[in-house]
Amino acid sequence: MSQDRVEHAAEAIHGAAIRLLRSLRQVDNASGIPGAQLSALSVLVYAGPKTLGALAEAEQVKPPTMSQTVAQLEAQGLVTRRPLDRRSMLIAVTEKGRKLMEAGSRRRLALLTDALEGLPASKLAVLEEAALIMSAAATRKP
Amino acid sequence: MSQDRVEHAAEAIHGAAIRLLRSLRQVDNASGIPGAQLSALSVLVYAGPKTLGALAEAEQVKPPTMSQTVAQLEAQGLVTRRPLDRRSMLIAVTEKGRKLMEAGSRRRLALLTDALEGLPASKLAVLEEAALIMSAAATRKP
DNA sequence: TCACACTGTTAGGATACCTAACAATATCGC
DNA sequence: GCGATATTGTTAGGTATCCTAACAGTGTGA
Repeated sequence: MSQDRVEHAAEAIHGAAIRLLRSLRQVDNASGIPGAQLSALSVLVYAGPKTLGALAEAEQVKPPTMSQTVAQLEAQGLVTRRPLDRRSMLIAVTEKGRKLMEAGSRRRLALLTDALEGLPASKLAVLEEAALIMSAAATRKP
Repeated sequence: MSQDRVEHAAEAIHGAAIRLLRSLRQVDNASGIPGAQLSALSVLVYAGPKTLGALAEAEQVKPPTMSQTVAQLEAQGLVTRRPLDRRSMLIAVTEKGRKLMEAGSRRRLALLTDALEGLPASKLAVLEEAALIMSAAATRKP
């Protein structure tokens, strides 16, 4: 494969991801819960309770960062911590947390769903395939 | 188009973009220039000199944010400001800035280019198309 | 049992954003 | 011309997200 072609595709995806997330942040600012908190919450909703370390890893973030995020979530009553042994704990989403996550997620995704609304199934398939490739790149070890 | 299908594609792209940018930030931390500065620099390289306001708009950021970013870039000798009239100025990349941007961009994109290396042209086309759709969603007015 | 590994927190700092409030300059209506 | 208004950028102050370094407590295995 031509190196130029690969670089062009990489730049295109890179730029698009940056622009997209900047727009999404504006949605977050306008209303509701911050992005990092929402993201952690959604991991807990979809993957079930996790220890802090596991949650940090799932979010590609260091433990101190997640410690802070969880503290914020707990202060709002969106998650609970249950001791597992005397140093680790299971973090689980509360009912309130689940509802807030669903509302926030819908709002955040509205920007995308609106833009995708009129697209034919073939284009949606293109996006889903691209998402897979992007995720693979993201989880790749350097 | 089925609403479920649209939402699925939206979630897929959303999650992929988040994971991708978190990985890229780790690349930035490891070496080189911070992401926002690199991004602004690359706009100047590809689109030519711009006023601060235009640069802020291109980066989907408010003027005070860009004012700060440009100050950092200028302090490192990566851009110059040339007065246009007595309140506005043209910001242009220097030779040093251009070189640094190219090196940083290559490093940052290496994660993506490595992942894309073995893909056939048809998959690259898929990514490029997805990038267009994502960018359109990002620039859409809410 | 006791050194070492594991899990999470605290402290301190960087980056990247924002809004509000300003200062200075340009422009337009009269 | 000239004053009201619009435009352009900066300063000040604040928030969110992330990091590394250092630490405290808890489990575990030689």
